Amino acid sequence: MEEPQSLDHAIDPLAHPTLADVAAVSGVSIKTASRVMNGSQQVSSATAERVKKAATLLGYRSNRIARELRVGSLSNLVGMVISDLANPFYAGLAAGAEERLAQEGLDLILATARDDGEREKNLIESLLERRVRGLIIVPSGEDYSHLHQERKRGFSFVFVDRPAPYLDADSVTVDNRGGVQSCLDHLLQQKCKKIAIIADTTNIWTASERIEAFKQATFRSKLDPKDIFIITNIHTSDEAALATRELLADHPEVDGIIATNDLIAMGVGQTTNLLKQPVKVVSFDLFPTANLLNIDTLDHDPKRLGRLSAELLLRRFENPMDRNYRTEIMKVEMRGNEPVGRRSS
Amino acid sequence: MEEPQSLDHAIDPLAHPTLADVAAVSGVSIKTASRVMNGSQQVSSATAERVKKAATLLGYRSNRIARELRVGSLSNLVGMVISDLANPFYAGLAAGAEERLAQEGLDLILATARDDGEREKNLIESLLERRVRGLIIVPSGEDYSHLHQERKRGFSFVFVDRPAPYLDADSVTVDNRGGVQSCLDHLLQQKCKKIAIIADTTNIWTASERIEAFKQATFRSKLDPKDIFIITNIHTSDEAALATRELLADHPEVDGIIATNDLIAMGVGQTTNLLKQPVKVVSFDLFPTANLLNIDTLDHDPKRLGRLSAELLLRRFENPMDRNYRTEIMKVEMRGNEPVGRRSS
DNA sequence: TTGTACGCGTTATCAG
DNA sequence: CTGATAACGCGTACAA
Repeated sequence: MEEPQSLDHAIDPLAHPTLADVAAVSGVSIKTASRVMNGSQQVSSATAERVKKAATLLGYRSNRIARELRVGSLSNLVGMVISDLANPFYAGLAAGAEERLAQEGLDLILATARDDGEREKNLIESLLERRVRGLIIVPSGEDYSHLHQERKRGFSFVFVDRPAPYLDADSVTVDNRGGVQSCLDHLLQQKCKKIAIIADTTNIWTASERIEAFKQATFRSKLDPKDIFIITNIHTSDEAALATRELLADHPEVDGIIATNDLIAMGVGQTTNLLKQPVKVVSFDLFPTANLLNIDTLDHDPKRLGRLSAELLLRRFENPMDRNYRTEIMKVEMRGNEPVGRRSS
Repeated sequence: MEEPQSLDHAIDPLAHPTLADVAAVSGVSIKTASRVMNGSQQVSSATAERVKKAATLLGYRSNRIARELRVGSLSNLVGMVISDLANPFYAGLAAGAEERLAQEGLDLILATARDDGEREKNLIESLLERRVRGLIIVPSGEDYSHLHQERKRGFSFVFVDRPAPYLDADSVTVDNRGGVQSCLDHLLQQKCKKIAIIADTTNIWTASERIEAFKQATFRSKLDPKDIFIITNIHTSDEAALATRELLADHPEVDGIIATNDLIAMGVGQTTNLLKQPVKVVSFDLFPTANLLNIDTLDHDPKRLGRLSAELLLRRFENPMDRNYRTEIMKVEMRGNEPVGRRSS
């Protein structure tokens, strides 16, 4: 306390003590204090002790921001932009990525775009200003050409679940075609004859992919167009439940339904389980209570997808300038039902 | 390109262009470039144009890290430590907090402690080193006295779902007592006579609180101890399903079950729905498919809890040195069933 | 073993 | 209107 330098910190307690404060209190130079804090051997144990004592006294904690600025090292922060964290699919995606990144000592900064392309653009901008190490994005926007310069400079982007329009970059998507084919095959194996697909709006990329796949797959299987039903524009479980009720009322002959995502599947399951009509339901997405609702699903685990995206990012870090962008497609298959997670709040 | 200053950036494309680069290219001083980028009026529109052109040419983006270091402004990053992001409860918690913080322009950096106190301590340390603005923590550890100095200095902590042992700090918890009482009342109203509670291990604070509340509530309601059943140590849905099966086999007279969290409720519901035994189930936690499983729940919405914790943190920011720590207790009540979320992947 | 200069990218101060 | 210079907190290079 005999040093004027630390006075300002005494005035503003919110400011953390700096190396200068520690040095002042222990009566050494800043550099010596720095050496001690970094565990350098080049300092006498006597002064080292004094410095350490001062540090704990003041509650000193090194400022990683300043350190990184000085060293010029890359941040260990990875940004991730999803549309909604409360949605189990995106939460699982984030969980998978976070887990994998944590193994490499990387931290995740998460932002939600709420399916708003403009908001997403601002979020990405903000993350870039923060000089994150890389970015994992579930695209909400329609044009990513504005990121072209960053990409060319060697900044690492990975796009998940949907590709990024107008930008060459790494991406991980799901095998929507193969997945829908599996769903259909699964229903056909169970002797379903009249099959419906219930999906979100077609301006969502995955939805339109899956609908398209359904059309092609049913054609290949030589199903009569009169025996297939395509319902779109379903956003919520409630809408799905209602749509299913109407569908089965109008067409009681329907005996198989493909739900293109988890929320839709929950709604479909609600209706089919109540009506007790003999209709098989399969879900494109994996979700915890599927087996309770007698719904078979693909092994489309969002956590796995998240992990894959993290791994793609890590590989990109190794070779940032490589102009050979990878487009990984995660295979999905029908599976048995699985235990749900663990919780301990 | 006529300036040697930008040479190093030409060599290492990963490095972002700096103000110096922009200044060099546009032939002005760094400060003038800075003025332009910050929209200062104190500069002739002619040079402003030149600078702007150079900036877009180089793809300049201001470095927020350096700026904050210089200005000494607080970071707009808030750290959050939960135990598992793949768990819908914690994901909802994070979603609620993120949403509220985003309204204030604050970003969330998320880390998962995996119920490991040691790991959690490291995560907190790391976030502190990064000089986050504040910290929202779902405690996994057993002693937070090591944060005392930070707290005294005016650093903002908020603890959620459980209080922080050995640390005076703001916290938001759930009214576990009242909630369990509501669950019990709900079952009694439906003429249940023999009631069981199925819970996690008692060394989890919320679990032990809820079990304790159950004991007291059943005592107050003058239930014969022989008519109540307490099952603990249940971590997963599968364990819950199994435990329920065993319970109902040994004690077919049981006609009411309280599940102390969402995962347990899913497992209980699986069994009771299959067995078709006349047993009412209530869940302490709210979760999407509860109504499909004929489970009534409290309105214990993790998103609401997350929002509350963010708001408490924001209030703490206003008055960091206030030694009057708030202990908010979120009331929970029985409720009708609600639509589940929206998804569009 | 310890200290002095200097720089990371930015902004504030104060001069020109 | 514009530009040197110093500073934020820290680490590297080189002396002492």
